[in-house]
Amino acid sequence: MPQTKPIVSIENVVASASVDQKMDLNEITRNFPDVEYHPDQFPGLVFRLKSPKTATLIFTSGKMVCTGAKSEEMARSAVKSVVQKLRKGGIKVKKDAVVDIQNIVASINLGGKIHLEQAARTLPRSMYEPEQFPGLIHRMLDPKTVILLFSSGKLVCTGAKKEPDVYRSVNNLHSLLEEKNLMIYD
Amino acid sequence: RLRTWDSRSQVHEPVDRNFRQAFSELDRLKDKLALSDAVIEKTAYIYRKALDKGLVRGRSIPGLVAAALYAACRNTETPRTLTDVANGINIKRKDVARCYRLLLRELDLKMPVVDPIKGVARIASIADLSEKTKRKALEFLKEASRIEVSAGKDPMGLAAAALYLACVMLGENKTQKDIAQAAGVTEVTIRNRYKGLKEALKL
DNA sequence: ACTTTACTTTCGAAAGC
DNA sequence: GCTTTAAAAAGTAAAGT
Repeated sequence: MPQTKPIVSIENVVASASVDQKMDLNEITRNFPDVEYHPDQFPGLVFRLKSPKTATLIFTSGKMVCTGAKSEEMARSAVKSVVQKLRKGGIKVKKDAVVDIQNIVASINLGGKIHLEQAARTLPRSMYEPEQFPGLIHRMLDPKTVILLFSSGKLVCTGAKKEPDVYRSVNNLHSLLEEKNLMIYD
Repeated sequence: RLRTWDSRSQVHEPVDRNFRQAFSELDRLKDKLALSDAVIEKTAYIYRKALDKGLVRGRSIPGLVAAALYAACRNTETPRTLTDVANGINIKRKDVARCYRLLLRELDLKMPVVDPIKGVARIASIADLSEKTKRKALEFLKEASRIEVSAGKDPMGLAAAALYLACVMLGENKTQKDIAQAAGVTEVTIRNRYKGLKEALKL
């Protein structure tokens, strides 16, 4: 059993969504002065919400990408909120959006320091290049996530599609680090 | 010499053309970066593996040659930075780094962790530092890695700071700027690492 | 020297070059 | 591969006071 309970904080959730109908991005731009739309630069229109603080990309296909939410639920409600605002702003949207969570990013504190160099030698599928980045990059197979490890004992987990996968990844790694005596607790 | 290359150099199939093209690039680098035959040999070996795995498709040959060369340097503990290699072939460091990561992932290469000690000699010779200072810096770095103050830090920044610390301790008059330039890091980095080393080594 | 801003790494989707 | 979005980790860098 791990000696400490990791503190996990979900920092960002990326969700894709679709209202299954063509959208007129120029019309949205006219009705919503705050949106950003530069088709030369990028095909998506940026629709920002103050709360939850998110940015939703809207494409002419009716597909969307919502980023910045702090939870799966928050991402779903952000998309609902965007569709609601579009309707209030005179944009016809027939169906409600179908939302899929695509990625969850979390920061973690294991509560003890990590022997980074030794971890680099013992963890499979890992890369440690301090000349390029201070963290050790580890690819976990199940759940399929990528975890960045820092000597401070803090981590970043990304690639998960479900919140439980974040916790499973962290617990798997935490156990592995303790098994191999790569943790330092004070 | 360069058997990997010579063994097929007579045959004119596309793969060998690619290989020949890639290595005309490498010949220029050998002198520019003062590389040993062993490193060139290893580069050829790694590049051949990448070629066999089809990693070269749609990617820039110079980028992969640079990445294979950097991998060979790392593998043989030859102290050359990513920046050295990138500047040598005149490609962006970021592109070489991306190709290098690709090689590590796809070829399952395991590299030794860079030891800051490997950078001391070069910085010392460019900055014209004494043998005594060099020895002292080596001591500092050994102790630093033992107590893990080096984790996550740029090896060149650590080596530069250790040399600067040794200069201060032994009274060799060298500015942070001199050493920073020789190491290819900023004075700010030397200052930060210097501070960290002094505290960690209780000096 | 100090602060602020910004860039490095990881991830995924979107449409199109 | 690139373009755009957001977010954390810790290190390095550059600019402004």
